Amino acid sequence: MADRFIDDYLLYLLARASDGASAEFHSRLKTHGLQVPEWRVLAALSDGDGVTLGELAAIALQHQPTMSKIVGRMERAGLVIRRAGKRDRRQVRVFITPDGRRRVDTALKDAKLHEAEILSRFGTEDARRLKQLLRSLIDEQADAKTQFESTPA
Amino acid sequence: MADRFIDDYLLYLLARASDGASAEFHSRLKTHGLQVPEWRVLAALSDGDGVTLGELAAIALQHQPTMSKIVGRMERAGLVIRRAGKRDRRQVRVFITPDGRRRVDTALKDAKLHEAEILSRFGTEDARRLKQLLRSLIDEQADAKTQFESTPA
DNA sequence: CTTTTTTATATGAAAAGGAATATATATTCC
DNA sequence: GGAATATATATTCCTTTTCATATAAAAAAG
Repeated sequence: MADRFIDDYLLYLLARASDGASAEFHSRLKTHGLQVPEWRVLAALSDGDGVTLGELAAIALQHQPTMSKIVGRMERAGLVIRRAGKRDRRQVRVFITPDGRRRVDTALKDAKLHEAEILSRFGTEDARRLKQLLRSLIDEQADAKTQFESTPA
Repeated sequence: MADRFIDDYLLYLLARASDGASAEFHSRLKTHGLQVPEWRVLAALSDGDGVTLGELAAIALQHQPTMSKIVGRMERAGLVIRRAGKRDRRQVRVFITPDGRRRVDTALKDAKLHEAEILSRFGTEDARRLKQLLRSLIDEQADAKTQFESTPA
């Protein structure tokens, strides 16, 4: 665990931190009867209802065809519904159902609790700085992307 | 894009930053004829040869059965070889082949180049702080994990 | 030393994901 | 307005992952 390349490689540190933090929370998700992609979609819809499928894919860091399938499963499970866009009828807007809302609400509380746990054991000030740095890294990525016109996530 | 829950949620910021940074590099990997899991395994082996399959899974943030299959494919592709552990014959140690070494070397150069690009446009000082914070977040995760004896990635 | 339990890896069936493409609607250009 | 082009979502086919469990070796218990 000493001087391996990966231990100072930014992409690996990011992946490891993200993976570790998520794994902690994902085990709790089962308690709420939610799978990981379901959680991500519902969390996105929890404060932006009626989002198009494409936007949803971008928010949840998924490819569009994958999101099509996830939403299909969730619709069958009664967590969301699809409605054709009004102005643009190619679009599909995704809405959370009352049942979906109930389930995500308890999960959201748990997410906030879990985040507070991390922040407290990590240190509130460091956490604030970490979030700030992550946000600016994300912004830089967005800039670089529009400059070179590359592909979405 | 204003005051959504997820935009201040640590786990989402981590996932987004990691996903964005990786996506940038993964498009380059194709140039080297490597798939993402192959790259991760070879990068891990590049400075720690003869690693057991279980260790490899942990390093590459994959489940053990997944790593079994990845290594199987890579062995068929001639990038690595498996050898039974000497002391403990349940273990399988994975070694990189000369061909694997050649391929990962060019990819490694590119990874370092790409990281330098990110760091330069992000700011070297901020990058140093970001890495430091990520490392301590990872360490905290490890501590929390051993305390509660939860499951691996 | 034998039995029981634990640990490391592999495998099989089912589910999920990815790449390419189809379909339907919108937009643009003439 | 009509043809050509662009965009949003769905689907198909194929690969990969996941979950549960099998197998084999080591360690522990007796």
